[in-house]
Amino acid sequence: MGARKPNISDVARKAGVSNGLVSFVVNNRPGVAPETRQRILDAAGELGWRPSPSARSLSLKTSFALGLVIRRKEDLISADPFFPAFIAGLESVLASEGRVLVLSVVSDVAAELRTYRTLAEDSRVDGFILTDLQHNDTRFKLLEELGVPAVALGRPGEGVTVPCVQLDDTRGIAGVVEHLVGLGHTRIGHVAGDPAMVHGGRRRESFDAAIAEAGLDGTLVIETDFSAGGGAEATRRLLDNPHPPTAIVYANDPMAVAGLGVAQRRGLRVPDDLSITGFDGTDISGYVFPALTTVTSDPVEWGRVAARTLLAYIANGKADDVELPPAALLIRESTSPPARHDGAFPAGVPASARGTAAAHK
Amino acid sequence: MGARKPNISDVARKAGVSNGLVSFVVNNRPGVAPETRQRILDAAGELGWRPSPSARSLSLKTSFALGLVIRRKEDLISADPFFPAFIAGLESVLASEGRVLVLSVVSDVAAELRTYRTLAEDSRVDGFILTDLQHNDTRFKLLEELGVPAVALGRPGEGVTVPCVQLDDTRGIAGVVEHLVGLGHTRIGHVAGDPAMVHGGRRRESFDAAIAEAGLDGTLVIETDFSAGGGAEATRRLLDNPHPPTAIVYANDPMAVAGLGVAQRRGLRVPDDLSITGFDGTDISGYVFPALTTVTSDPVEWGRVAARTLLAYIANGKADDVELPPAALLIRESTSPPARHDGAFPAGVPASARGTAAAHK
DNA sequence: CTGAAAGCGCTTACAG
DNA sequence: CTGAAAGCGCTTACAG
Repeated sequence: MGARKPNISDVARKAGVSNGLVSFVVNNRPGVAPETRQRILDAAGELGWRPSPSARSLSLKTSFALGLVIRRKEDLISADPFFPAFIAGLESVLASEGRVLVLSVVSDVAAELRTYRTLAEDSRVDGFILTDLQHNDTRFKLLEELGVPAVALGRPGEGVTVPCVQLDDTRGIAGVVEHLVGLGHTRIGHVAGDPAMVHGGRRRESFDAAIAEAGLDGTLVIETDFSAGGGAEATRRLLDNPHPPTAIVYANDPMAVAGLGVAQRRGLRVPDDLSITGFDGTDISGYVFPALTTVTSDPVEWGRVAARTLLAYIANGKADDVELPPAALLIRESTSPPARHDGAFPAGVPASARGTAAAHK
Repeated sequence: MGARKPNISDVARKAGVSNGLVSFVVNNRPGVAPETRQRILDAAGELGWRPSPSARSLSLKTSFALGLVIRRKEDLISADPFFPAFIAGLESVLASEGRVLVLSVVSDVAAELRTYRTLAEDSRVDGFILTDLQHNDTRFKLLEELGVPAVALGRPGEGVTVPCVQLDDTRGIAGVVEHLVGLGHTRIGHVAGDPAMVHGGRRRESFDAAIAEAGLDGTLVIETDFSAGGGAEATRRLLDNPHPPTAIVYANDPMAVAGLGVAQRRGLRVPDDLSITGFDGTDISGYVFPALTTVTSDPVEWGRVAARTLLAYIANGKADDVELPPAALLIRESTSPPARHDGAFPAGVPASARGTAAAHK
């Protein structure tokens, strides 16, 4: 109980060597006789000694921590189911490396930049994982100035040198549009995310491209902030169009769920009167009725790869960009051929009378 | 650029004092002449010096970090919108205290306990915030053994001495039941959370008590793991009852949303054929159709108070328990008087024909 | 009120 | 292959 924690000197004494040698051994440096090495390891094991992170941090000017700072407007703060899974992925590699994750959640840009600066200047983290990339993201300049390594989720713009881990959601959006076109839709709307954000912009561009490819009207696009509320509002505007879409592609699942709510509120049958697709494959998207056709990615794997990439970058001063398997179309119940194309909707018919595909027990 | 970071000696030299004095000043210790004190502060300011956390950590055996470890089964990992807001609350007090949050997300109990132990033994955190309390929670014994402070969210069982910050959700559940009883419901079901968890158990007990109070049948209760999938399954079983409930009280919002999906899939009109209530007041619960009647709490405030309590506990060795304002009933669209009481449901009628209360633009 | 010095627990040239 | 010692940047008795 009261026994003080062993230190490196205790181990050295027990093994009959100097502190330096113990340090060499635990840091896997070459040039230690195998038997000496083993003796030291045994001593450490018996004493239950592990090098103190604080002491190592002071000597090495390294914190053995990685930083993640998330900026969310207050009301959006719980909107994104991406992070818990992503963080679980980060964690799975950090834990085995004896590293730790320092997480910060802030609500405005000023606090965000201040947080990066403080964490870096105080050497509380050895590097950052950058999510929610913006176009002309000010963080890159700051981090370069601070001289701290980072890895970006998604491809930042020109002139940015940090390694990036990206997942091609272009093909997911294209797949969704092809799916809808294949079903016979000719008026397809898009509730886009925040155009200031890289993934918001890219999904929208992918949509535009796929629609142009299909030779369809590409004007049914409304930009939002990625929030459920924004998705609901955009859906209303799209449906208020005198010649409304028969299908809407949403840039994320929460907006699609909210859009579904709006459609149902108006008495539209989904998918008969309006097909809806989400993006991300969040848990809940499979439990609303009808279950949402969506595009799935693997945030846990994304976290793992991001952590590994950042650690490699920190260790070697360089790391290759990584391209994850592209997001995949998951067809469920919320998409079907359009009931009609003239934009005038028939009165709703109860779900029970609809012969839905899903026969749940 | 290349200028090395200033240290305490630079400041001391500039102010013409010893390192010790500088330390006294930045730590607000008494016994330093006011003008000396000011001179030192000025020097530090001009040099842009802040004491190094690593160095302080080594001297003080303190990490200036708080730990939060979240255990979630892989498939539940994105289910809980509580954490981002809660963490934002923690952050708001940690930042101003120069503290940092170390977050760990693990998927099983073994990894969880290992994480607490490692974080504590390596002095990577000064204390923990304990969420998702279990009955007979093994963490308390471990943390006591490790000698590290903690604060619990919710009231742990007997014999546990850590301070706790709790929010009375009993009244929220009671309020929901009273609301439903007031509407004329006599068969009210409950999709409960995990009975092994304190808040799951307590919400269920609150439900039982409120039902008994109303003199109703209390057998329509099914326990789940708090997941959307669990909520869907429980809803099916409840509705399969030969004499099904006309209202279902869910222990959280994701389950309620999933339950809504199940009801709609069966052609039930919500709320006419089945009233539904959620719990937590998550963003999305307001955007499904019909918008869910739910019970709201304030996770951001919860985070703030938890952080303050833990810091006080660490600083003073003791801290008072805190009781937050109770969760409040938020009546929206998913509850109404029961259409009929015999358990035989009429065929669904489209939402558009229903004269819903909410006239969205 | 102030200074000199040891100590926190490591790591790492530098000698042997 | 191994040991002695300085250094990382603070804090804190202990003397004055």
